[in-house]
Amino acid sequence: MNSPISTKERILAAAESLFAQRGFDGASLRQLTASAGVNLAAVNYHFGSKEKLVEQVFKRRLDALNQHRLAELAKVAGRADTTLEDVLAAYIRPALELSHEGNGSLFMRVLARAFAEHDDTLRQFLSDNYGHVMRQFTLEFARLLPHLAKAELYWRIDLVTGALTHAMSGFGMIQRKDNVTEQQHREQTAAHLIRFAAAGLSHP
Amino acid sequence: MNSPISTKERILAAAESLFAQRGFDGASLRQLTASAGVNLAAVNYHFGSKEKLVEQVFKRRLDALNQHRLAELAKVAGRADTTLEDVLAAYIRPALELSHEGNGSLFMRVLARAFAEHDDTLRQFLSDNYGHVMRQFTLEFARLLPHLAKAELYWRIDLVTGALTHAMSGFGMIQRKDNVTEQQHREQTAAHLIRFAAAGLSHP
DNA sequence: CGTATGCTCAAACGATCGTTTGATTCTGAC
DNA sequence: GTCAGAATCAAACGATCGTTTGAGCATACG
Repeated sequence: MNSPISTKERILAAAESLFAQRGFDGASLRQLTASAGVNLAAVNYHFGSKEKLVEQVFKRRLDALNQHRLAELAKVAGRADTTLEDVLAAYIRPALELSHEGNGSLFMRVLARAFAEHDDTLRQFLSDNYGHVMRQFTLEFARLLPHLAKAELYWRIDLVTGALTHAMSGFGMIQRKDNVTEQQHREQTAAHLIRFAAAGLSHP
Repeated sequence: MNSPISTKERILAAAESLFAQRGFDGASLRQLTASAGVNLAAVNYHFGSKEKLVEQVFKRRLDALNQHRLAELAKVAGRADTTLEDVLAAYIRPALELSHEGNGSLFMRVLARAFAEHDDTLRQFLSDNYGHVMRQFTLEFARLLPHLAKAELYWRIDLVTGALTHAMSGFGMIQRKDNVTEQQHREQTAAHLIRFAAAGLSHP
């Protein structure tokens, strides 16, 4: 390493931003390295290939996000006084906070893109890093919703995931107004998501 | 025209399939024309450019879908005995039926991809063809949920849209089991979606 | 028949892609 | 100071992209 910010990290940051804006195919290595201020060959030197770079972009954020989520879940899992909203908050809030710190807000778009692209190798990679966390949360949801058949619960969690992905990636028409801070908007989003998801999950 | 299936329609069908599989950037005109059994130059001759072809792929399905949705909405809108589930069915069922006829199932994936790609010109195009329908449905939702503030209603409709997009595009983990027909699976999906969305929309 | 028009075709265009090469510079241990 | 290894660089590689061209074929109308 030679600089306050290493070449590798500059590439990762620029990749996250460009992938979010133009997609994985749409963002070329020439745009990427130019925006990162590094040489074109640096990507293949440090990551091996463009595809490996994509995986690293995911891994960097997903590891932190999942760790954060599991830590929040551990605070409430198994307790007698835990509510559905508590578990949903453990799932939702880390994602919204990630999308607030640094320029990690772009990562949620990248994640949503990855869902849209049905690329099998990428989905496999996501399932490996994501499935573990989903299973933990599903177990806790099942504990709090004992009246639901397993198949029914899976259906509802799937639909909740869709709503979360949609909202977190900034797809929707809901945009932050000028008279609310980003912090306030994030709290509003979390509150709406949690109440909406709780109603959808627990309805009779 | 010269054949039972015109060159134009063969291109549109192949484009819908390939765009769903590989994305707009990922699908090349050479793959597309080869899969359609037409000459490479036929796309630019009949549509002008690849971008125009993308728009036509959308327009063909969206026109039919929106017309169908509005027809179903007209049957229940404004009536005293209309339920929230009725309106949701008018919104959801046409989409699920579209995703069942022919190989239109791929179109929902294409649509979800378009949501993920934040391409502004494409989003503008979608808003022009989609916004009109959304406004009609929003009016009816507002009538049936008079206790909700307008901002609150917008939030919830946005989240419902996310769940719908997710489920209709086949993102989720829920897959059709071998012992249920596709028709049954479609009915199950619609039923789950409608109940989930109704709970999320109308919770206190 | 002649010919105008709509369509299809193989071939080529310039541009851009991801990747590789080989030389050059930087860095730290001896 | 020397030298091995890591890192960066300009340049080029072959491949593939969307698009254009101009000749060839078909059908319909006078």
